[in-house]
Amino acid sequence: MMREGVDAVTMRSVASACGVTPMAIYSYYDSSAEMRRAGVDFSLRRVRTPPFEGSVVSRLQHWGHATRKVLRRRPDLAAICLTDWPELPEGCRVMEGLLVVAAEHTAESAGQVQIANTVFVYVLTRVIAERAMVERRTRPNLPAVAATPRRFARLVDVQSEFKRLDVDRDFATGLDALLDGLLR
Amino acid sequence: MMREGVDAVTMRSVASACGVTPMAIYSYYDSSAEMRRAGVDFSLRRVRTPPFEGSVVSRLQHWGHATRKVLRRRPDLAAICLTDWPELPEGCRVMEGLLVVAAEHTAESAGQVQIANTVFVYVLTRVIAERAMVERRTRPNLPAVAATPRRFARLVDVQSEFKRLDVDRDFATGLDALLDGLLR
DNA sequence: ACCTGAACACCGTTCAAGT
DNA sequence: ACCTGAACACCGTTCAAGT
Repeated sequence: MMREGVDAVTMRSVASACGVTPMAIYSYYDSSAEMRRAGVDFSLRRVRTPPFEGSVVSRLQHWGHATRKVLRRRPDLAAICLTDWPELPEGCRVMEGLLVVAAEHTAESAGQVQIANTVFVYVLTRVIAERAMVERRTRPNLPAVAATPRRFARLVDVQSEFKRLDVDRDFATGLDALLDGLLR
Repeated sequence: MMREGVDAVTMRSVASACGVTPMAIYSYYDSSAEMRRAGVDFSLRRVRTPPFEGSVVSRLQHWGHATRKVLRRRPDLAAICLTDWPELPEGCRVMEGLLVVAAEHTAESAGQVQIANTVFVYVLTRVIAERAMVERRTRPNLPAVAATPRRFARLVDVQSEFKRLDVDRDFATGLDALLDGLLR
């Protein structure tokens, strides 16, 4: 079975790593979920706030690319971030940074939240989706299509294209289009 | 702890529901992951293929809204779909449907894949992200901000706006912008 | 082919007890 | 406040055995 990523940090695994009994951890965290969150929060320190110079668009662009780079190798982190950032001090720090930039584009708080949140969610969900695409590449593929190719005419034709998807370019163009629409 | 959604369908839980020993299930599935996938595949039958009438844009739009409606209440399903659709017969069926529509826009298979995949991924990731936002609404919020409000000036200002995010409108405008950029 | 039963190596968490 | 130890209710999976 072999757990990986944050799934590998369990009460029992960190307890034994610390040379301590699992129950000792309850003195510091109320539950395994809270302990895991603390670990994610720590890792999130590698995510920087947007740069201070440049236009709003370019600052958000740079932040997006830089953040993607950091989270790419830990997509499980991105998933937890998506749901739990308000619980995480570092998550709030990142969101604060995005809001500061957004505030330069509009004075309305609703607009600021829409900009900051959309950009944050875009980067996080792209990282999650890209992970899925990359894993798809390395797997033997489409057993259902192999079994009954008649039902999947188009899929048979384009099957190999899925392995060639350019995630870097798609991320960039998607982000550009998003910022364009958001800050029109 | 209380598992929910697909996490609740475990070897042992379905075994006892079937009045059978956990080991009996290994006669049908090689692992718990495969059994879970079969369950997800079954649920996916509620996702329809795009309609046959209308422009390419409107057909993809309709599909997006309809699919979101189905998956909204089962976001855990969306997450598995994102990574495992090629393994799922029903996942392939849905992708085939999208490719058929995309083929009417361009003859190049690379372009077809980009359109079908982007739309599919958009809907799935939005469903996942929306779940996170909705859960955020019901939770007591931002403990880090409450502890040191000085560090989060903008977040303090706009905090309540996060609970007012209009996920329906954001989904629609995001999809429109995406299709616009994709099929320009 | 399909199923059982006992076992192993894991989880999180509670409870009572120690310092 | 911090930690232990035993216990409980879960997981998935292996192995040997039965029909």
